Amino acid sequence: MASNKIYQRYLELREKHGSPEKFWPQWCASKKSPTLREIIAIGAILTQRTTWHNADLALRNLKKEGLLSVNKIAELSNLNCLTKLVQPAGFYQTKPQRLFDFCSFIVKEYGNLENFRKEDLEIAREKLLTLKGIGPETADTILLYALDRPTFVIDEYTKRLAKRRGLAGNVSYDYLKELFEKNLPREVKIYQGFHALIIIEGKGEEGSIMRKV
DNA sequence: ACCCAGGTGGCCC
DNA sequence: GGGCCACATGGG
Repeated sequence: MASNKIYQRYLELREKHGSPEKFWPQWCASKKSPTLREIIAIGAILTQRTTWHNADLALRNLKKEGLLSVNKIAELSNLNCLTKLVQPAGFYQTKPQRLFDFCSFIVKEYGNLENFRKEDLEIAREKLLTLKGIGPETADTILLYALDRPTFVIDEYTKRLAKRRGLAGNVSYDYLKELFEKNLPREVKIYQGFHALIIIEGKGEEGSIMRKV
């Protein structure tokens, strides 16, 4: 375990960049609402295929209307109001429905995120994947970052790292996820930190544009 | 004016 | 089970 390329890469990146902090936004997180879990879960959907900056504009719009809340979104009888709020994050015709589907799933099946967090990890992941608009990356992002569950997130940067290091070529999402998990200590903090470092490193490389948030 | 950003579902073969 | 494509915005 300690002498493998993946874990080694983690140690290298941590050496180079330090431990990443404030990877996710927490500008309005509170004990009650919105909780950090809510912000990250909702943010994970908003940030699909867009910059964090744009997702943040949408989060702020939701906050302003008191809709940065799993419960409040689940209660909506009409999603039109979400369209304008979500607009800066792009895909405003699909993201409101995705938010609603996710939020009503949580409320109906578990009541709240804290309860969902107690669900068996594999079952929780499978259930998230049945929702329209939540694919493997978003499901794992919600589980890892919003709910602090040990599941590794695979994104373009991670795939690139695997390819460049000759760890794996064109392999499936799940294969790569298991490869990383097999070669790392099963610790939430390490999964979170490593994935964050992979993105930080990836953004810094040539051909990539460094964006500040 | 073009290109990209912490994806996903639908379609095709 | 992969290979495309549409979806849409803000910023470089």
